[in-house]
Amino acid sequence: MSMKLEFNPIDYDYFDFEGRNYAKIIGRDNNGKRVCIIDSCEVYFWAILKEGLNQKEIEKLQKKIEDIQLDVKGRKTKVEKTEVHNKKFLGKDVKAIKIFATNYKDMHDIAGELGMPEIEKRRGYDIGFISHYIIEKKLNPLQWYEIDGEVLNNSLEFGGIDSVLEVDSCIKVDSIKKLEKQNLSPKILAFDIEADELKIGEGEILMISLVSENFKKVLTWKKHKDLPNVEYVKDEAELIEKFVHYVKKISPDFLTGYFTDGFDIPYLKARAEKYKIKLSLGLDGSQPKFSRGITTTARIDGIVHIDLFRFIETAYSQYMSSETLSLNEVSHEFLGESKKEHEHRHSSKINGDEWTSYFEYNLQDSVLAYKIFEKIWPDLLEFTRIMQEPVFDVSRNGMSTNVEDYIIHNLQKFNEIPEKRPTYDEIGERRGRGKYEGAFVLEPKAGLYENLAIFDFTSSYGSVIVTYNLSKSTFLEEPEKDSYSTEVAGKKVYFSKKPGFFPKMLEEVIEKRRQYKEELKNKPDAIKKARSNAFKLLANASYGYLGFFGARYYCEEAAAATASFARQAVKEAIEKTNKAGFGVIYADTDGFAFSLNEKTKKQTEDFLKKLNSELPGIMELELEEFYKRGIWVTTRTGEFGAKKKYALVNESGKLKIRGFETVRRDWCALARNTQSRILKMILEDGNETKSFEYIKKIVKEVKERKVNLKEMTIKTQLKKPISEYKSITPHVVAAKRMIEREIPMDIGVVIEYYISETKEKKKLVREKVKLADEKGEYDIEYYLKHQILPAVENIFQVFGIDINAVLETKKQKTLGDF
DNA sequence: GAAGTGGATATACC
DNA sequence: ACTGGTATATCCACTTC
Repeated sequence: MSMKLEFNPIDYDYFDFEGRNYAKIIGRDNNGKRVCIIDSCEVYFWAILKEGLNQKEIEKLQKKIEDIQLDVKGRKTKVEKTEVHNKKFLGKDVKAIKIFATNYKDMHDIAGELGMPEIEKRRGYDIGFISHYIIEKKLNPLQWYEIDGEVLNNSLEFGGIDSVLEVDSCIKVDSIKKLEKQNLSPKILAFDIEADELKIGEGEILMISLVSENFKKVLTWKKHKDLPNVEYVKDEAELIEKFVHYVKKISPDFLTGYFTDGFDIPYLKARAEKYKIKLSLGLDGSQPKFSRGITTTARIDGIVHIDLFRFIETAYSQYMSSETLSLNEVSHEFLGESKKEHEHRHSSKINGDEWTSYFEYNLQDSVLAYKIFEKIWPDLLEFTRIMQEPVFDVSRNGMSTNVEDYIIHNLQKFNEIPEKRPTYDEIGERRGRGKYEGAFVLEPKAGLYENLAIFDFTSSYGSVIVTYNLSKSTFLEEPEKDSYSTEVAGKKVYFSKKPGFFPKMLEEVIEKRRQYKEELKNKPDAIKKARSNAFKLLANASYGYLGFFGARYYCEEAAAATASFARQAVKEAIEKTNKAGFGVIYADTDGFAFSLNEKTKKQTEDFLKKLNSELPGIMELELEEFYKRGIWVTTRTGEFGAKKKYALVNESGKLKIRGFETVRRDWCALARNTQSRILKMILEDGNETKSFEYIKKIVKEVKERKVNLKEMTIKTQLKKPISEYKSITPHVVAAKRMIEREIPMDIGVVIEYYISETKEKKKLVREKVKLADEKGEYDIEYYLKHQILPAVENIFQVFGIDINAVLETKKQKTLGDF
């Protein structure tokens, strides 16, 4: 029976049947029914031919290739057919033989047989089947299509695949047509587990919460009184079974949670194995599959599992103010909501109504996950549509992979054959190379300044790459006379003026970003914001991609040239700004701050227009903002103006603080808050009078032990296994103590400790470390001399005040003097 | 054993 | 291993006198 339907592909998978590859794609139709479509496509790779072969030689070669037959791991395979095409490879015209295989897994082996001297390069055999399918059939994820096809009804075609699949219909595709429709409201189910031990599978799972549209539930075997939303089961095994039951019943498109790749799903799997229960969450009844090296990734057939943490890490973290990406902090920043208060204790020590609040805590985590998913959905949707890879992968990929996906899916427009991934040896060679020169940072003169403005290059490095046509394919080994050139490490490098595909793609990215940003300004909505943001991130990551050792289109010369051209651009702009009578104070990478020097805002804006009219290509400066005041300080030694450290206040009184201890999480709250209060007072008043009194008060409070121990906590992240530390710093000592006390701890954890008063005089800071929850008193001398005063002394130095002398702290070396 | 210096480490900026 | 380089600051580890 043939049928036609509107279809939105959500989850992509593939299978082999009779030696061929088939895509198995799960999605929704326009009535919200779950549909599986099965489709195939031709799989092929390219043999790029040496120049100057004649027709006869090519035909002979084609024959030779077509005769290739292989027996790979018991699977007999052959080349299906070949075609000769005029293609481009790295921008150059090439003749290439398109080699069609039966199964994409054989392409590597067939490529291995192509040692013929007429073949220059083999390419395109290292692209996964799903990517290949999406490129060939243009069935992009999360877009609407009209599908024409045959309904499979318990048919034996494909080995009866449809009969085990829990979908409303299963269709073998005949044709695909793109539709303009955009909206998609998927069904989401958020979940969260609570267990006694944090090590995977080592403790019992006590409860699982589930949240979906109009659905809230806590499943638990810890019997307590009747409560709304709480359902009791007899034991842990039944808990797991009930969980599977509800996932199947709700049957969401997306199963989501926080840290679920690394914690919840592996934990469930481990506990299910203990009871010999199948965790059959997949639509085909299969269990979650774990893959990928360092960070485990849990895949469920037909249901897209999204670990919110993974996506937030790549898509948002650099713009977030949260110091950790914990569910609590992220919820706070995204939703203005928090986790429920709960003190973690072993279940054997939990009594009575404490269980009620534990259930509520568990439920709240799922509620938060559900809401965060809703919040990030526009971004996830746009990222997926732009990168054109399945949302499961896009939600987990880093920005380098996103850039590469974008390239790979846009190569066809340029008739380009894809470059291969670097080999292990190539990666080693690339990593072995030293660093190239990067950004220019202008040393500021410490001081308090009034009436400032900041100019920034929009998508700075991206616009440099586009303007000067920088990329692997445009890099010239031999200089040409009319080319772009700059100096890198004392050597000239040249780039062709013939537009390359990488700069061209990037130009489109930047143009789209500009366009969506404009539309967003006129009529804001979440999707436009997401689009604008996705393109911004893509543009920003493109430069890093050029210098990333794992990139297919790695080109160190292009990355170094980008930085070089950007340095020139910012230096030239600074020079012109100074010449025009402004006073440039500071610059970093792609922007600079300057004093208006009695000039008006209008004059400043006019000057910006003039600057812009003189810039090459798509380079563009924009006015970031006007500021009422700004402060720059010296480095600790007092010799130089400190770079990457300043504080500004705009005309509505909003502070912008960069680099100062205030924004560093490895300083105690007291030092951070004191510094930020002082910066605020100075920037608001234009003098130090008030702050001077304030610091005296704080010092007094510290000396009189009036400060809460909480304010003294220092937080430092553990970045590697304890045994690998060559230098035993305070936070390593604290981590060791946590192990002694059996407090769960691992790489990535932010260690919290304070420096305590000790009876004997200890020389090293680490000898005075106590964990944040350990009883003790803070070391007054340490906090004054190593936290509070270092955080403020350079600020007072701007006004010629030696705060140490004023407070007489430096000469006082022992407690007795206080 | 104090003082000075370089290395290891963490975090921030763009 | 999962974008790049530039920069500050702390504390330890080691050397020197």
